[in-house]
Amino acid sequence: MASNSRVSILDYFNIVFEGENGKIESNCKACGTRIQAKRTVTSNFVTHLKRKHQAMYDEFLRKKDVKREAYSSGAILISIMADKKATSRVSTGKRKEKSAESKAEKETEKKVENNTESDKQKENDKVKKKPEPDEEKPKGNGETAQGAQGGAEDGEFQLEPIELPPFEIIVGDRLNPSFFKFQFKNVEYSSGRNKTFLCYQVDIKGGAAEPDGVRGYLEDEHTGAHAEEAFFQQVLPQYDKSLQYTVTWYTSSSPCAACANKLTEILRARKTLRLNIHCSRLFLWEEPEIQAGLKALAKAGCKLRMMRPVDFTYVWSTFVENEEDSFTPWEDCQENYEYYDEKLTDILQ
DNA sequence: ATTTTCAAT
Ligand SMILES: [Zn+2]
Repeated sequence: MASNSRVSILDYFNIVFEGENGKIESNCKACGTRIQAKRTVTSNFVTHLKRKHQAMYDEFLRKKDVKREAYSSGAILISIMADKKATSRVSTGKRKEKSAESKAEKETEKKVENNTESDKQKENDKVKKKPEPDEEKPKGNGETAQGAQGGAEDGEFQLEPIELPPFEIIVGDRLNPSFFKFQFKNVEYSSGRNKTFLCYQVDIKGGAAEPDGVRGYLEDEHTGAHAEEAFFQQVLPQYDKSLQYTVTWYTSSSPCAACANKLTEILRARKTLRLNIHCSRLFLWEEPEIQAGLKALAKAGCKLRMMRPVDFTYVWSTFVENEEDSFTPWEDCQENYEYYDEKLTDILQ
């Protein structure tokens, strides 16, 4: 009942993951900042809004007041009860439709190999869309149903399961700008990313290869194969020892131990293949297995580097659907690079 | 203010 009287602060956040015990990982819809909290203790969300987005915070307070007013009125409560079936049906229908829609968009994005970038842009716009202040209609059923989500009086209002990403390797020409900005940000920990992006450039000499080489990106989504392995399964499965390969990657994360070992094996088997990996972040760099894996990988001839600010700019212009927008690396990009570079140097020496 | 690491049907 207490949760029923609370306006949904979560309207301002994209839930990335919700575990048992109500633990929530989310990104602020306005700035993308990762916020962690519990469903029952949402002060982190409120505090973030208050400190970073004053206008949204004010809107939130206004909505909350309207909500309390509504719920304190017995008459309205009764009307909500009377309409409950219809309301919940409509609202879950709406949500289903929404999730089906976004699923469909994901589908198209998966199938898009090199066309219709406008769809991606549409999705991008949708992500950025802010909640509409439509509390002008106190009888508004959508609003009521939203506020009641999580109430779970009889299961009618239970939150839908978090929509999970597809189980496929996503391949594309250029990646979504907001994905790039979030996924490639060289913060210390990659929480909330839950996947790895890999931008690749392949140049092959000695054969009838395309003069400009091949480039694109991979995005792994818990397919069993990580992006690094998927690259050699999907992009460059074949090998001709009479050719010389130069493969350059820009990855959001350094390889895990298993991938590092697989890459080491591949480099040992493909003597004429040069692999350069530039990573935004180091993954679990304190783990001995990771350190050993990276070391072996470097010893097998792989050039391993952390991405510098200039590399982020290069990826933006080369691998991101940038629509001619310029890109300015975030404030602490250089600082974070130095932080990571020091750790990588330690590992590889 | 601090937390935080390529998720699981
Ligand atoms: Zn891996």
